[in-house]
Amino acid sequence: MSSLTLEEVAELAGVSRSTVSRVINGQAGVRDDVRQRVWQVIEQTGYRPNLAARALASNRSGIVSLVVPHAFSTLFADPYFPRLTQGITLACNGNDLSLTLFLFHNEDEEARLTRRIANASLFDGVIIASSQFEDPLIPHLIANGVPLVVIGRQDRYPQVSFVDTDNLTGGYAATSHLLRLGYRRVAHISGPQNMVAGVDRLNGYRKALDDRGRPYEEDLVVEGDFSEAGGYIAMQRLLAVRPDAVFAASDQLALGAWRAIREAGLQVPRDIALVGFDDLLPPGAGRPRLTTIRQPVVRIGREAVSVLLDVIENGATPPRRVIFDTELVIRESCGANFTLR
Amino acid sequence: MSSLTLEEVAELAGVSRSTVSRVINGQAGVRDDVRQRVWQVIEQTGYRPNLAARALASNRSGIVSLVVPHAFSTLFADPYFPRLTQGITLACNGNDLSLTLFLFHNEDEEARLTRRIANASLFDGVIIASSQFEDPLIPHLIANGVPLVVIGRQDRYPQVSFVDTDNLTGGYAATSHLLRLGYRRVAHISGPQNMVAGVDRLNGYRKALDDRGRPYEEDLVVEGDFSEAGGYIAMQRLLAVRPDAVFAASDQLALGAWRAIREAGLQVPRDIALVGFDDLLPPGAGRPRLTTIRQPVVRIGREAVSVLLDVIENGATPPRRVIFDTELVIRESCGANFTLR
DNA sequence: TGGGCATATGGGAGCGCTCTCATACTTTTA
DNA sequence: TAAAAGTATGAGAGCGCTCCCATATGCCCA
Repeated sequence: MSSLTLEEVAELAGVSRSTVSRVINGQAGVRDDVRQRVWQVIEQTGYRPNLAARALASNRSGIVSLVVPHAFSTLFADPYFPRLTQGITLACNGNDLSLTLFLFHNEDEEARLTRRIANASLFDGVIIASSQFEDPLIPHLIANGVPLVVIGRQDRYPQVSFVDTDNLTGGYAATSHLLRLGYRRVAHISGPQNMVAGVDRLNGYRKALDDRGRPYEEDLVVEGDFSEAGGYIAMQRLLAVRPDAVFAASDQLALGAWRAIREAGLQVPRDIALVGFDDLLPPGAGRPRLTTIRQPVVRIGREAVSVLLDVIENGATPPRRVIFDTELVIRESCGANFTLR
Repeated sequence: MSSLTLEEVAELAGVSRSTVSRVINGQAGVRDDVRQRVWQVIEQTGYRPNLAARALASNRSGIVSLVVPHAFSTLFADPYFPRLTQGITLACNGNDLSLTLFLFHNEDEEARLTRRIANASLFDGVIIASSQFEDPLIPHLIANGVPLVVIGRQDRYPQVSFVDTDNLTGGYAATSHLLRLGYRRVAHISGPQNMVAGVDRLNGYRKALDDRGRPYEEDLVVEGDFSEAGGYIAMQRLLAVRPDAVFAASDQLALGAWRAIREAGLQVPRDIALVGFDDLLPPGAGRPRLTTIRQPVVRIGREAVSVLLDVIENGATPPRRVIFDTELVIRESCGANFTLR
């Protein structure tokens, strides 16, 4: 409770404050016997340094923050954010970092808290968990010189470091797979077009069509919002144009699409083949199982922390860019393996 | 970047450090014109107080932490934690608090980080998001006098404040509902019996049987772990004893049970009626829709923060106890409304 | 008009740490 | 053995804020 100070520990160990400080921070230049004596006192007394004082004196708090821009709805329907958070906390725990979480529930809140976050005095760095094209927080952080990593490619601010999935190649792989299986009318339920992930996956879809000399038909593409509900609505619209296959830009979208398909009295993959994106569904989440594009969400989280650490220690220039490969996971919903079931 | 200090703002406004401090902290005793002049300088310069310095001087950081004990698996399969986190961040945002998140991925990590968390120097208080009977962190925090709120009733440490759902009454309501509908062999897939929520819901089940003079049959109760996979396994075992209704201690358990039922070629509710607990499933998560016991997860999170704030400001004694009511949400999976569908 | 009181403002100390620099002590080398 | 070089330790200043107390100012009423 009434915690000890460095000074008191020093007195108990018969040395000076400076020496204790050196011992605690593992610095060289302390005789071994002294070092041991000091550690002994620290153990015995249960001394813990005051982090606020340390942060003030050293200008380093050991706290990084994770910002989820008004992702209210997305966060809770989708396993993506929890999974990402898992990766991030994993890396933080391993680096003696604490993680503060900012979750915005609406734009007002976001605006109000932006100032607090940009006020870096208590955070060594910030991870922004999203890839909207115009995140209002980014320029603030840049202006304040706050070390920053964004999850998701950033074209708008080229000086920003980011970690991302190769969404374009992923979208390409999903679509190609369906085309290769012989489907003629491959539709796409896209992600929101104000996010890079949404745009890139759509571009992958277009490129796959293009490379096979297939036309891009606007009717076959409907924008969703990455949620189950969004997929349901999008699929209802798509049903009118009778696709024989659908590439949904997230597993949740695929789940919603699936529901719409089922309600229309059709079956996956017999009537309509389905491919998702993320591979974040629990194994028991439906039969036939969903063919999807796997992205390494936990690794992305971990990498974001390690990039942030690098930026904190070595400065923001040049920006670091890390892009992870995706992987096509073939199950039954695309029709390829359906007989195996 | 090279941020201003109070002193510099004071000089610009032609007043003293103390006055600026008073203005920023909204304290009385500053003339209106002075107050305005100071605010003006603050706005113009974009001054933001250094939080580390403030924390050091005032012994208050404005940071509370949320600890999720090695909930690795649970967190990501279940919408419960994200939802709870939503409630907590909502309340934090409204109270100018930051939230640091500790997620343990295994027991080693938990042990290692316990010291850091108990070292309260940078946290004004702690919320523990779980209700294991023996959380090792709790005695540490009590010993260090760290303000603490636990989500979930705590019998073991009666001096601890907590926020909880009335799980017993909820379990009672679920079971009674099934009995009232005339089911003869009502089974229970329980939550883990090292958590209060698991135990209380089971006790509610027992009490409901008891009140109707029905015997408690051990065969009809299988312990799960709140996860979909756990529900699946538990249901496979239950299938052998042929229940005509199942009360699952969480929606995820119910989902898993449902999968097992389906795979056995049986139908809900025709062959087996099903009731869950939480009401955290997205509306589109299956047909017929799941009858369940609703608990106000977001409100629980918000209340936890407000209780914590109370503990921080007014001390830990007497312990605060808040228990929220549950609500039976009748849909189709219990068979009651099935014709309506 | 001046004493007394309330109110407004400023100055100093101190929160517990880090970091630089000076000093004491030890070892090496001519 | 003395000087030079290297190593271990301590003292002091300062990080930017809050909080207490002293002082200055304004106001009321006798």
